[in-house]
Amino acid sequence: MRKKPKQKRSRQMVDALIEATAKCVTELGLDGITTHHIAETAGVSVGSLYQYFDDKEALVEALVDKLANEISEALRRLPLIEQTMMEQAGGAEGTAGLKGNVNMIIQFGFALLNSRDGLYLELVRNWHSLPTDRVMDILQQTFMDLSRVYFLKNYQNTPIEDLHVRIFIIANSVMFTMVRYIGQPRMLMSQEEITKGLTEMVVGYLSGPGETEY
Amino acid sequence: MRKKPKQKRSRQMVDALIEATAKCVTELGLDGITTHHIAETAGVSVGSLYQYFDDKEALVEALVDKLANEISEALRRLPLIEQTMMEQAGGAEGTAGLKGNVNMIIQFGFALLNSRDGLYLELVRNWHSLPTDRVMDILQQTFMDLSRVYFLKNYQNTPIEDLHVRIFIIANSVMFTMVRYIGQPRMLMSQEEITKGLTEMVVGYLSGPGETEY
DNA sequence: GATTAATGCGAATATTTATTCGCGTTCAAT
DNA sequence: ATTGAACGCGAATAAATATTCGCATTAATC
Repeated sequence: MRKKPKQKRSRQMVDALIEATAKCVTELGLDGITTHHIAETAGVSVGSLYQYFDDKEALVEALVDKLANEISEALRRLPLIEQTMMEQAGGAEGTAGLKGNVNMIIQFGFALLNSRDGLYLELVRNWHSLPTDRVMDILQQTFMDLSRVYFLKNYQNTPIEDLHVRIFIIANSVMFTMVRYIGQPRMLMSQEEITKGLTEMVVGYLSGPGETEY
Repeated sequence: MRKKPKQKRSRQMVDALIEATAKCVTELGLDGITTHHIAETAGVSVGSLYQYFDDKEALVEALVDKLANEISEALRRLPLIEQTMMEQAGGAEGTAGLKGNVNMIIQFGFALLNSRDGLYLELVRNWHSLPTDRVMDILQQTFMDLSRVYFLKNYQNTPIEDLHVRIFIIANSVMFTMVRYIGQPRMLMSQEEITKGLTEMVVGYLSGPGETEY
């Protein structure tokens, strides 16, 4: 950021600019935004924009950062349970609680991607030209922690060695399958089917053998 | 295409332009290509370019089309086996052949994404601004046919009802996990680990119960 | 209320880039 | 060889857009 806003009105303007960026991204696509559009939408002039942001990219970065924080918080608010259903329902396999958690996270993901007029959708689509690392780190770290706690509390047959690999695969599989599904116009499958399928795949993969021999 | 090339030299030029497009995409990224760059790389003038292509987009479309055909052919050449190992090795589960096939396809995918200086990688990254449907259809159709034949020959416990959903999920999961892995600079995981993990996940999902009750 | 720093403005600038068009060249058919 | 069609050229055009800078306005400080 070129200069720091010291007065209230400038701080408001910075906020307005970031929100305007969000609006422009949903309306014009990430490639379609222009500094003039953003400034106009925010109700300020282009010149003012450059007083607090080095360039267009910096604006988008600020937006991504803001959204990353929001997602991080929302994830923490998810009522995930840290134990299997075994103890309370006596299921044969200790995966009932796991399945519930996975399902909940996937539905959370769908809700997110469908919210804000497709803002998240557009940003994930363009992940390769954005500072995605931070966001993916947040997601993967969240899932890592959750999985670790989960598998510790319910000591599985074997503690999974390659958990980070599994989390990487799962996080990307789920996220991009959802994005591809939503972005696909022809509705040959329902969102419920996809959710169910993803859940089954993920739970199966996470419950699988810790070390597969080839 | 604005005009059809009727003489040999113009047909050669069209080819050269498409190849030049490929080269520019790898060198400058899909967003970085310009008509001038492409023309220069192809050794022709910008004017000539517009005699056979309506615009820049048409050039990229032609490239994608060409690559789609190449992939389609290469896929057909893959030595996939259409039966389990049961009959010959007497395995407990009839998934040994399946695992081999899945593994082969995933390695094929990695080879593809690593080939041509990342051309495919760049194109998949930008799938949202490309005519991706045709390519994805080819992939999914191939997998559909393969799976159907496979599961028919080795009549599983239940014929899988929601096969198209599973194929959709698997195709996108595998493809984008690979792309994300390759595009990620920090090498915390080996390509073998990813391949192994993806294979395990896919085989597990495909071998799972046909209808999961909730 | 005077002074200074912070803020805000937007026309002007500079650059990039897609696309066109008139003219010269090459090819193919007779 | 002649003629017409196909081809190829690239300077010129037009439009979009990121970024700057000198000046006007507002807030904070004394």
